[in-house]
Amino acid sequence: MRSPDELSEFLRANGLKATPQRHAVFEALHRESGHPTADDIWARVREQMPTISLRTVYQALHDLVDLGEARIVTVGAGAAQFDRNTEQHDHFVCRKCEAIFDVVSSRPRLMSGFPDVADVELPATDGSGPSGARSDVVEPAANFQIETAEVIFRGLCAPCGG
Amino acid sequence: MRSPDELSEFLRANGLKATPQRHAVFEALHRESGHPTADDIWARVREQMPTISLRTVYQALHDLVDLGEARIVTVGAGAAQFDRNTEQHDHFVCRKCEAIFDVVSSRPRLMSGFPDVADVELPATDGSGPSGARSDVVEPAANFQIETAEVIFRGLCAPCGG
DNA sequence: GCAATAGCTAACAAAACTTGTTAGTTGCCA
DNA sequence: TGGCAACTAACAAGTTTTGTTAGCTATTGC
Ligand SMILES: [Mn+2]
Ligand SMILES: [Mn+2]
Ligand SMILES: [Zn+2]
Ligand SMILES: [Zn+2]
Repeated sequence: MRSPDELSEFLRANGLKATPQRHAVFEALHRESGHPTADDIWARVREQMPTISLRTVYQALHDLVDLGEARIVTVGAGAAQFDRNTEQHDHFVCRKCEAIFDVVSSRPRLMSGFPDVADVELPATDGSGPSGARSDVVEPAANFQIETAEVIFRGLCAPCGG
Repeated sequence: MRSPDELSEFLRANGLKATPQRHAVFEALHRESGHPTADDIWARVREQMPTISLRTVYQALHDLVDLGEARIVTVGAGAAQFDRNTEQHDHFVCRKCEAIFDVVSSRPRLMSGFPDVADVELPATDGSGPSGARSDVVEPAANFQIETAEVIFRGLCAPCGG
């Protein structure tokens, strides 16, 4: 987590102005627990800055994503959820309350060497290009370059009686 | 993959009528390669059944999902993508062409015993309920019931120069 | 076969989320 | 202090998905 001063510097270093709005969105993202939506952030920021527009919140959030200071997590339909945690980590999604929890330590336990996987089996592409990717013909494909990997666990969270 | 006759029986056994539309959607889902959207299926079905409505396609697809004959994969924003493969498997998403590939065999290789994970570390919930789930306090939480798990690999696919 | 009714189509409406746009104002910073 | 990035307001609009209604079709249990 970057400090406000560091953020100003960082923004300027990337050709962006260090505006109070960007600071407010950044801080809201870090104060907010879990994986807030743009709307959540908007509500939080408006407590201190009532005039900020939702448009600006979206813009600032995407700026942060572009700068690598936030991520977007996608675990289903609905509004995009932002994640201040840019470290490699996994998620648990409750099927009842739909809350998202960070899952730590599953990576080293379950998948040693992950994601430096060299020989994962991937489907052949039958020469018809990306859109023709088939899932019935399978053979080792070393020329698939895996850059990231994330595990999504689903089930019942503790508060919901898991 | 269920045969047409089996599908008719299966639909009736679940209190649904075996209509030509449901058959057409089912067959289009199996003819279509990869992970088509409702719109993709609609286009495919209309080749043989020009009058079918998109509304009916959505309904039929959701019927199939409810019956366990299809899944919805979520790997990002945009339209939902349907998956005829209801076996447990993972996905590779190309960051360039955004194609989705099935990944097989990664499970047994990378994660033995998966997903029967008993002791994954999950965040504590600090007593504030689901919405107050925090991601900074972490402790073992055996009372999170993991039911499914999926790995999403991202990177460059072979056709895109991976 | 027949009748009951689930399901289909058409035709919109609308919700939900996100982005585009424009014009006028503010304020960051070189 | 001036230039211009950025903000706000106010909409419009695109996308995806679901809701709704009315009338017609066709499946299925009998
Ligand atoms: Mn997270
Ligand atoms: Mn799949
Ligand atoms: Zn829950
Ligand atoms: Zn690709």
